[in-house]
Amino acid sequence: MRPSKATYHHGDLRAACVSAAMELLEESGESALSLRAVARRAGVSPAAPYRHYADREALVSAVAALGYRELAERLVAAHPSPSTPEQLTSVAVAYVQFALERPALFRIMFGEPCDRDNDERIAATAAVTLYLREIVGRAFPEADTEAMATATWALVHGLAFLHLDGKLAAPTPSAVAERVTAAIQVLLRTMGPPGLEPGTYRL
Amino acid sequence: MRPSKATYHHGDLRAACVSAAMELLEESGESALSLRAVARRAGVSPAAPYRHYADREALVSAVAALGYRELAERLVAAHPSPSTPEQLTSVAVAYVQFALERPALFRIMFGEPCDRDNDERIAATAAVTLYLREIVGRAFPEADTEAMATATWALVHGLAFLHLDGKLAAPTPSAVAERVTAAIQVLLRTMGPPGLEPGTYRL
DNA sequence: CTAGAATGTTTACGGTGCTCACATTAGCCC
DNA sequence: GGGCTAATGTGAGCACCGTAAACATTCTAG
Repeated sequence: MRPSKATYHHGDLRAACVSAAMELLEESGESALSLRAVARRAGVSPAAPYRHYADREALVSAVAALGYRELAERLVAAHPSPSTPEQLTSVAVAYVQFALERPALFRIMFGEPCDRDNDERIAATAAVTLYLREIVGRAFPEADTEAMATATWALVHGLAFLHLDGKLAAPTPSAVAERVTAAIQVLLRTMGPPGLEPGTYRL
Repeated sequence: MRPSKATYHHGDLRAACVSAAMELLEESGESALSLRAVARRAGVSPAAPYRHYADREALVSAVAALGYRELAERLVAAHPSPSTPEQLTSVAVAYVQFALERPALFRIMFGEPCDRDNDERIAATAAVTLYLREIVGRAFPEADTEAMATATWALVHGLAFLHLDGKLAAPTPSAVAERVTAAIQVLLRTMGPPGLEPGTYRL
């Protein structure tokens, strides 16, 4: 069903809006993400998106929700089912890399006062949380999963943001990966089951 | 010298702008922080602030810089010269509390693509960095200060942001403090006292 | 005292989010 | 099919925003 251009109705403006918004975001940053620009790119009048999104915030939330899903994909791509500290570490590195490769999107997802009532957004972030807790629990069945997942997420999230803001000098992506790896391993070593040697966790 | 209201010249509009901006930020959030609103609150025409700030971004940077100084004050108030892990922990808790008490300011400081060329901002964040490195170095003289400071900052920063975004349920401030304390102590325990696997602390 | 530098005002332009009345169309029931 | 209703897109318009340029006022140095 190819989109017929010349019709009054768009067909799937709802989806087209988040696509256009995502493109604008990646091309020109958050400041370029205006409802009017989205409408222009979707080839539609400035008021049309309001039929599908209550306001700008709602559209941004939809983009953020898509971002959460793409982040999740990226994490499972790093390792489909991590069950060792090393595998968990590679997932952590992927998290930070995602933030650095798509800074505007990442800021939309985490750096903004978010709409707590957006169902799509709630569901998407809950999925990330659960996934994280699951893999941490699998990697360290005997540890306090809740505490460990929280600490791990916070560490990685903080590294991502500090890098994003240029608070941590990190010339190359591999340097970033090294730093994340080292930090995560230190954290994991403590909280993991006793008796494991440092060498065990090397990547 | 009380401000004479009826004069053509304001007296110290530069400072008045950042005061007004800070007030607006705390009262009504980031969205209310417009140059025009700042001008109104300062009792001045919309274009007046441009005599002191190149653009909105410059004013925001000035507010952020003030935020960094206030954060630093808050940290030294938590402990003037921390030299033990416990004292360092109390500083960490203060960091997160600052973020939760002044969310809009904190987001201005860290959650935005920042003007990397703003001298005031650079200096203020450098001060925070140095302070952090100093107290970490004092608390753990034998550890890799650089690595430890980075990991600690990232952990705390991540906890702050995740709480801010409601990604971590935390009903009361004391619950937040507990969580931060637990996470930090786990991290510090590994990297702290000598006698653990040497050479494994490096980031 | 006076000239020029600083500082504040006015006006104006284009962009933005958002609303409302209106136009067009799709889908459903007969 | 034919027509009715709800869904969807349009257009004009409001209030606000950031910013620039020309102008007015005041401070200050010589």
